[in-house]
Amino acid sequence: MSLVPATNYIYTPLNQLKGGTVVNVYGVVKFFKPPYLSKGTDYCSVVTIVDQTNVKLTCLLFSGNYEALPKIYKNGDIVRFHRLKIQVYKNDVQGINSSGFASLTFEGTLGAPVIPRTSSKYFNFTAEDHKMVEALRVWASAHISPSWTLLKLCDVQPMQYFDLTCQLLGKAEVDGASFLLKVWDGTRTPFPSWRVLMQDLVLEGDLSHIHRLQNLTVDILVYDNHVQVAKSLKVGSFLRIYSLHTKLQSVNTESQTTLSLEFHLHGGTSYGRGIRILPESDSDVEQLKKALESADLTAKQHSDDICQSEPEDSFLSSGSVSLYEVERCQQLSATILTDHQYLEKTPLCAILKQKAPQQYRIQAKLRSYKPKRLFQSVKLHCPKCHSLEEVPHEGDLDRILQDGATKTPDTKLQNTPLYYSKLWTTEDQGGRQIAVHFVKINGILPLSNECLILIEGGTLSEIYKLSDKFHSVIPVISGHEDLELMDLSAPYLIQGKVHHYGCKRCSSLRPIQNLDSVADKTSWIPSSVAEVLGIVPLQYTFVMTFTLDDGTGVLEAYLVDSKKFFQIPASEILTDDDLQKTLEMIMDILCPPGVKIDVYPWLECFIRSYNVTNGTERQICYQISDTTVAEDVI
DNA sequence: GATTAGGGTTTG
Repeated sequence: MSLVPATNYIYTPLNQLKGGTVVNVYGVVKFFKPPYLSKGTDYCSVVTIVDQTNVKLTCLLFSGNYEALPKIYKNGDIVRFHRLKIQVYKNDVQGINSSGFASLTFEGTLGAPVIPRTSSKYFNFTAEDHKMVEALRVWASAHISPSWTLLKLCDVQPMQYFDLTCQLLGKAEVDGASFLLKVWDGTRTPFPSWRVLMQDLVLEGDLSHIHRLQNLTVDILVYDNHVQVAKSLKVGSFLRIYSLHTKLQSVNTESQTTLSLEFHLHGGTSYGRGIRILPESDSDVEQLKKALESADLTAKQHSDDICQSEPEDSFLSSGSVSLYEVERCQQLSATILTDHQYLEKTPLCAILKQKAPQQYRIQAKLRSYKPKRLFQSVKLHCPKCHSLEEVPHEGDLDRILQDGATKTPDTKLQNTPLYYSKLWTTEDQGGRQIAVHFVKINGILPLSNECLILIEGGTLSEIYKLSDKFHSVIPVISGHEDLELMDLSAPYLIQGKVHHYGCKRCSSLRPIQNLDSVADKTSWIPSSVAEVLGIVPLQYTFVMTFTLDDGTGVLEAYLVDSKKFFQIPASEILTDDDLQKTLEMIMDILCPPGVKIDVYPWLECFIRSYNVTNGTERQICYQISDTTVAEDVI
């Protein structure tokens, strides 16, 4: 119950803020730095909020009193700020606490009880506030994607930043710049935690309890500014550690590869790095306690026999681990398998040691890829002889067509039962002759949008104009007895902007008159046209090299894909700006520029290994297949 | 009473 006279607070929507005013606002927390000691005299907390107007506001909150800063525990919490000053910084508005600043914080979960967290003794809280919180919860549930940064230890991957809710079991000062925290959350990491060398270190905490819990505990090193905070923490307390970094350590011995996970809380406060004590009443802490109770029991059940064989010194070596335990890591993946889901995941370090041919399911990040320029990644692939050819550039194509067009159209070959012919003579180009043969359907000329034309002597730009109007265009020349296809350096069929090419090595050309045997003469399916003309069609294919990294090893794999992986037809991408933008967007998601690999998404891929002999050198190559970019990425 | 920081990962 409020003990102050009811004040009618007015809350300003975040899209209506003006510099130089003092306002009251509500918002959903999008980002925050838990309170930390600034370089001045105060604690500082930076909080970015958003409301139903979808406008964000970053607030700088200072106070000499830690407790006076908002009690934000995770993104998605809802805050109410009173007497927030709005000022302009770098052409944008920002909030800063002004005299009399006060805050309330609420859980953001739909349906959770609406209980304000605050250090204020007296505060106004009405039915209207209740409604504001619930409205923001509803809005956030529909408009803000849930954050994936809160992870259990069992779901942690190597090379990752995440927030950990845990209980502090032990602590020890390492040196001035780093401090060790031993924590647990009741689950087991996919790789055993590293063990920070403990000789000469004084550990505060129940050592026998820590030993008993074995691999349920992890070692975290915190650095620089976090050391002071860590020192002050009480063993047994419940913590949330923000933006904790994992790193996989791989040690190769003769018999096996031993992997362990390092946990670092780096110095600084970027990305909200920090530690916060959670109250026992917090719903996440209540859940954690339950997990600890049940985990404690299972750990004790088989700890006695293990404990006796364990060295009793304070240095606990990390145990060896089944490489297949990578499988236990589960996270949303930017690519998914279209087949072979039964396969277990294999770490790259294991694949790199094995002979080919094999097939694997892997989970890795795309460290880099080649080529960077899109047009360089599209090639023509022959499914029969597997040769790869470059797609002719426009300039080359123009020359190829001109070279082929030196023959004068032979009038004897015009106007046959298959086609109706028309001849043009240019006036200003030395009397160059162009013959267009309109292919009939059942002896009748079809509409232009269904009509296949054969063209002799046309330039590339003329062909472009005609292919815009007619269904299909085939460049031809006059042969001895019949019209003939040009050299297969030129496309055998042009439809719209797509040029269809045939394999020079595998095709054996047949007479043009065979076009009469194409069953469907209104859609002129390229494969049908190719078949009757004796052409083995080349497929437009993305050919890229992916450098994959899963923290255990780095592997180069080829991607040879015509449509399945990107779900973009390689045949159309060279002439379609929108498709090019889509592909660039996908690549920027798979391999984001300008950020560290830790925040790259994981890719799940199916890869095959195979042997390649090059002269005397034998090499194992890897190729990605049966994999596609996940729907939410596209 | 001003300052702090002004989100955008360490290199242990």
